[in-house]
Amino acid sequence: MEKKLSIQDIAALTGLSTYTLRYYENIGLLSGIERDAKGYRVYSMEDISCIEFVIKLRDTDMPISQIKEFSDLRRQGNSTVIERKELLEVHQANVIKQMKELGDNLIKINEKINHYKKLAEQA
Amino acid sequence: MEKKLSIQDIAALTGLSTYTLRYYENIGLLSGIERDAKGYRVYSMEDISCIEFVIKLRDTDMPISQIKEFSDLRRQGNSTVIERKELLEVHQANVIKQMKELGDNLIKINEKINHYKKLAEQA
DNA sequence: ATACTCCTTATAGCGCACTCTAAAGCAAGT
DNA sequence: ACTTGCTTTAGAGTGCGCTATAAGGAGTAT
Repeated sequence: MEKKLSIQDIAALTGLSTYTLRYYENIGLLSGIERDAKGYRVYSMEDISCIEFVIKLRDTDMPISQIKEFSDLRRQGNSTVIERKELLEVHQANVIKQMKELGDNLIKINEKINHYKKLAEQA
Repeated sequence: MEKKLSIQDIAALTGLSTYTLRYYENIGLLSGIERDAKGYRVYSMEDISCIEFVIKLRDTDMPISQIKEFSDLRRQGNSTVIERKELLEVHQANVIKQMKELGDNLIKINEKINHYKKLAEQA
């Protein structure tokens, strides 16, 4: 008794537009999505978690080309688990670096705000 | 005895290309940059700190349109200090939010890595 | 039958932030 | 005098990640 979800449903659930959902499928970020008798896309629960993970990769600034690599590995099955792990570990390091750099820049922005506060007090 | 720096020097110092330096000036992110007798750009130390702060804003994903707003305020002088402070405070909140979201996504990526590690061990 | 609504595909267009090219000027070196 | 090497400008082109359009098909409502 699996729920069958339309592209509209998925758009509402994931926050991606229907355009983007088709685009992601076309370029190979998503695959194995069923079609009904009319040729309409039908999404499973597993598809949703797949999409949500793609969104997490994207939101941590993984380029689409690399998300595609990851998706291609997944499509190839269990033999690629180690490769997928390694790909994610590289990305993990990038995200940590990104956060550190954001933190450093945030400090500088804070300093500038404090500088302006002092200037404003003097006036 | 101020050092006078060429666009090449600034490119080397800031990591921006000479293209980007001219582009930033054209669109109003940078202003008040001197010219020598030949019409060549000559950068001051203050220009450098200005450029470096622009880079920090850019690297924290402030859109160029907003960096321009900030630069325009600066050009208007001391009367805009409070406005500049407020603009940066809004951005500060965005950066904090960004870091939080990165952290949340990082946790999910870590979970996936651990999942793959377990799968790999079983095999 | 006709209109409406949802979907499909292929392909074109957009916004952002650069990045490069073309044409020209000036100064030093050979 | 001429080449090299730096600069200038205006404007064209690039890459990414969507976003929109056009043309058409199937199912439901009137």
